[in-house]
Amino acid sequence: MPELPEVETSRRGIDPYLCGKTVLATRVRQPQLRWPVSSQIIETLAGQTITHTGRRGKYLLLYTQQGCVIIHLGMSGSVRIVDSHQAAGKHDHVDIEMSDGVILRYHDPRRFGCLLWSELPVEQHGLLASLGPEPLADDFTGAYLHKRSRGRKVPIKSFVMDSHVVVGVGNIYANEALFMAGIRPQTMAGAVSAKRYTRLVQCIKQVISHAITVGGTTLRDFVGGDGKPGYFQQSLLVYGRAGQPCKQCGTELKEIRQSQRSSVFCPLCQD
DNA sequence: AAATCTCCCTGTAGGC
DNA sequence: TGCCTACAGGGAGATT
Repeated sequence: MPELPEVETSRRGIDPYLCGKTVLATRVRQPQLRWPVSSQIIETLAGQTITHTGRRGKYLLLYTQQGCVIIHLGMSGSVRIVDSHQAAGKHDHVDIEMSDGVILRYHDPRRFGCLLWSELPVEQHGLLASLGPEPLADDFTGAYLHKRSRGRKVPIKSFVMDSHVVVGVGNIYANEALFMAGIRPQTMAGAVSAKRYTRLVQCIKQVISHAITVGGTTLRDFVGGDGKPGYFQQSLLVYGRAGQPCKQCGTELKEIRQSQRSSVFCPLCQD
């Protein structure tokens, strides 16, 4: 499941192959993604030059002079750089081919992702306009979370996973960060102190920046290959470890369901 | 406004 | 071995 670190790693991987290149053709084999890929994007993109790439939360952005391609990888999506000799596989839904033959290939078995065209400024696009701060940015602080959470009865885990509060904290990192901060996922967001939010923000920044570092070394196969990410093999403290002993105290980790998502926590280390 | 529920999709894991 | 079902999850949009 691509979380923010994987999207950022993907962006860095494809960036040098796309910047300054002109789009020759776009091929859409399967338009039925999270939202249908507009057939209009094919003619819109043709002849346009990619000026730079960007990212907002888990949205990957390809800028041109006229607009921006917004790509979301959903939970099974990936992008990689191939050439025209590599046959498209079953779930290779979109190719964006540059005039030098380099192809950006969008792959997404479960089709939870999307690929959209937006006018500039893309920040005003409906999907991006009301997003919260970037987790690694300076404006994401304990004080900010504390202020935003006052009066909120939602569990803290749902709160930090809300992209209107902060972007890019998916289920895995929410579980990990709450463990690191010693906070139970079911704690009401409005009942958590400023001090504990400061700790939680430190943990979120730490786990995400570490994952970007690890992703940079393991998710490197952007040219050719199968583009499969590998960094989920990194040692996780709680996610996916229900029933196993806590790495900190040995207590059996518990699992609960919150908003149709699994939460794993240590009953001793988190309160 | 805030909280909760539903839905999109298919690969994988578990049961028999 | 193979078939069947349950489950996983990001997040927008609908519903309560």
